[in-house]
Amino acid sequence: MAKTSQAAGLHRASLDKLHDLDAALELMYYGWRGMTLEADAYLAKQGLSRPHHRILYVVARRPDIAIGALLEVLGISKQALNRPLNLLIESKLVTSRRSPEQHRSKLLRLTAAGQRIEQRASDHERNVMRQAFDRAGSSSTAAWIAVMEAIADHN
Amino acid sequence: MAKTSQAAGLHRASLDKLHDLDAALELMYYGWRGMTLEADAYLAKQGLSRPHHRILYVVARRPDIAIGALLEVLGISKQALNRPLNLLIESKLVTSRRSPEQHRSKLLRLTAAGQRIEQRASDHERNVMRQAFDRAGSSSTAAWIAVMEAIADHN
DNA sequence: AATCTCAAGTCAATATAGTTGACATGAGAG
DNA sequence: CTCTCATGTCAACTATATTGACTTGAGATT
Repeated sequence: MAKTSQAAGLHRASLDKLHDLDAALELMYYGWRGMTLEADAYLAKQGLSRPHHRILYVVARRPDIAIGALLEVLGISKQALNRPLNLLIESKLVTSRRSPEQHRSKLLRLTAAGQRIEQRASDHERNVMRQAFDRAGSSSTAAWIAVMEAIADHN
Repeated sequence: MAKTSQAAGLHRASLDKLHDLDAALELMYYGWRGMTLEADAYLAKQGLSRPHHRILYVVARRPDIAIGALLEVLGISKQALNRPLNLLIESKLVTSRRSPEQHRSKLLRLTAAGQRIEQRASDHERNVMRQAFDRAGSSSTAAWIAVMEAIADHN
């Protein structure tokens, strides 16, 4: 459960660029790190980590999602989901109840405490993004979105 | 050593947005995935994975880097470096020799085979980026860089 | 020469994050 | 009464990382 994430030698290393786009590769790497660093530190203080956050994030945006649907969204196996989800349920951050009509599936929801933690963790990430967008200006924001969509939807 | 990375339920899940910037968080996530997906598949075919690529990438850009310096750049412990680096040396993708004047340190270099694999893996990533930049246009590229630098250098 | 320091290597234990395979349970549906 | 389906669970395995303790080999210091 990763403790307070120690040194985190986070200074973007200055490497020689062999290709034109090397800087872009490194920006993706350090960008991801920059966005998640504070959120991960916050989560670690709560005894949680990135997979727990992913679960909380999805359940917050799909209340009453069933286990199977959650597995699909997360793209992991049910065995991999098992531990982190059970921890969240035991810590009363997530509730699980059977569907009234479809008794086969379980419906997941965040408790108030779960919502609070999800919101705070995601806030750390959103704050990083907001500050970056503010600094770069609103037209840059639209351009950033266009580029990221092209990357995300590549093939 | 992650085999051929199976289904990869990679369709950007459509989640309700609770906040303005949720889309940006998801774009970072799927952007990282989009950039690394093909490179990871290529690396897996070579029996390698992301940590090996990181080592190859850094050594390619800092020939004759010492182990200690490499550890600093990568931000991991020497025990964590040990396995992947030894695999690369055993597979003759990386050479390690003692420094002529400073016999204490070892200097790392890529072999021709190591350079080839590093280049091909990184090419997969650069291709994704190049296509995205081409689609979005050159002014968008500059804006993307500005935003990513702000994110990476946050605090 | 004897010792101190420093880079690197190694051994062990642990945590986390994921996999596949096999099997159990409980509820609807036929 | 059985079949299917969603869920749950047990086991074994892989990979990536951690910390702590210790060794080795070479240079530098006293």
